[in-house]
Amino acid sequence: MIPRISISEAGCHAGETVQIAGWLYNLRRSGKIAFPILRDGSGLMQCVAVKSGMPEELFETVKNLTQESSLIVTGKVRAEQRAPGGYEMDVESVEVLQRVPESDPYPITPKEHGTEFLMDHRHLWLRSQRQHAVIRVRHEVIKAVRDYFDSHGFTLVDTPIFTPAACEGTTTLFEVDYFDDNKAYLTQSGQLYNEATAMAFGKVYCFGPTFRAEKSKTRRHLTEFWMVEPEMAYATLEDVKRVAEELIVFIVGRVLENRREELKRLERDTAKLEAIQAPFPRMSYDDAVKLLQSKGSEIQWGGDFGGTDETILTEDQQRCIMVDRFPTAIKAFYFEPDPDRPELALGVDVLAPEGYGEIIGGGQRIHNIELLLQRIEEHKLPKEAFDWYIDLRKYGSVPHGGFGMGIERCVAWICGLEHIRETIAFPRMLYRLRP
RNA sequence: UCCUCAGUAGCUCAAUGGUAGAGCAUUCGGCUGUUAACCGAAGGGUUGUAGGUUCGAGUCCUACCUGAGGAGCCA
Repeated sequence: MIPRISISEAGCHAGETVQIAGWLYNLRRSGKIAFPILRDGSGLMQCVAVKSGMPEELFETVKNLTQESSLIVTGKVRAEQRAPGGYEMDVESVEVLQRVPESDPYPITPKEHGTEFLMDHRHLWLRSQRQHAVIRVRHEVIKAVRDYFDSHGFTLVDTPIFTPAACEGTTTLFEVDYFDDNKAYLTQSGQLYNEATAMAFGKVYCFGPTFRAEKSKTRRHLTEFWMVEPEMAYATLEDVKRVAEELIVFIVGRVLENRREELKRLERDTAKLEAIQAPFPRMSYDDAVKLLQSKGSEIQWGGDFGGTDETILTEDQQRCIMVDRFPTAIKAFYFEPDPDRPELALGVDVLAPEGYGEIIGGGQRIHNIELLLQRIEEHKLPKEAFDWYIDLRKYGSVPHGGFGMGIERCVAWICGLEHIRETIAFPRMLYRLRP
């Protein structure tokens, strides 16, 4: 029985005859020698077929293979300097499972393609090397997120996708017409539920998809994205900032540790990632506005940062920066006010460097029931819908806080991508539902 | 929703208002070490759609469709 190996482990099988099951990535050939390059998801393997060294029929089969045909190749692995990856396989036999017909060839060629074409063929685009690198970094980021929280006393408690009301009144919701009594919406944050589970478990996090029906059409937006949200009982704004900082440093460290190859393929300047170390520079909203104004921004105190404002704030920084204490008026109803200056909310945004913008938003939540009721009224929110949320302030209310981190924005930053759409297998955006 | 830009061969792109072209892909031929292989040949088009201006429109004008980037909003 000939062992079946994956290309990534070819180095351990030099000199052995093995089988690789994969797809034809590319084929170069001359009259009497052919170099089919095989991919199997774990890597690329250049194979060699020499006409004089094999039956005529086999050479013809190899010579006429088409891109992305599925095949199982048997052959001997050999160290070879000239081959990409350093190993090469001498073809002994080939089993073609499905041959892509010439009449309808694989659409994504090794040459350049435009965004629209690639997005329309996203189901095939995922087979390319660059996409593998991005998706593997995403995998590493998610694994690091889970490992961080799991090893710091957090319990994973996932929150519902169907929700009866808005978590925050402002953003647009996707309505679901199914439930008899009430309109239901797709979640835009698990936070309110997180506050309930944090009062049950102390430290919790949820991790799942989030839906925002914003008419945002920029390189930083998806309508469906994944967010991790930790929430901690007995936590203050300072605790939230410390965890956010630790988490990011941990994630970046893990990617640098385990995904060097992928970062290299993406031509990411890893020195910029090496610089992501604690402590992150802290800045108050007040100071941020002053700094922005001194650099020519139009921003006024009381306004929110625009995309270019975020870039200006981070352009001189090597690390992520943490901006806190925003005007209450521009923040959601649940933020705890600064006891010294009640017009400020104890919220924090973490901005990634190199213009990648906000990757984390969070803060300390209101724990006083009177204040919460007042805010619900000020924001004209339906009090009945928040009965259970108000209950949390009746039965053992404590200071608490947490944040949300957008996985795709984080991955886009770590990979150095121009657009967030490559960080998820099948992006959902304004005007993009297929494939 | 608004602003800007774009739409020509399967793909990436050319074409002063005057015969619609190249590279890649595909097919055929050549090549025993190729590295997005190379060399030769062939096939491949209602120029996004509908109107308009003009002797003549891929090119100019109007509307619409599709896509891209940005604004507001957000992670």
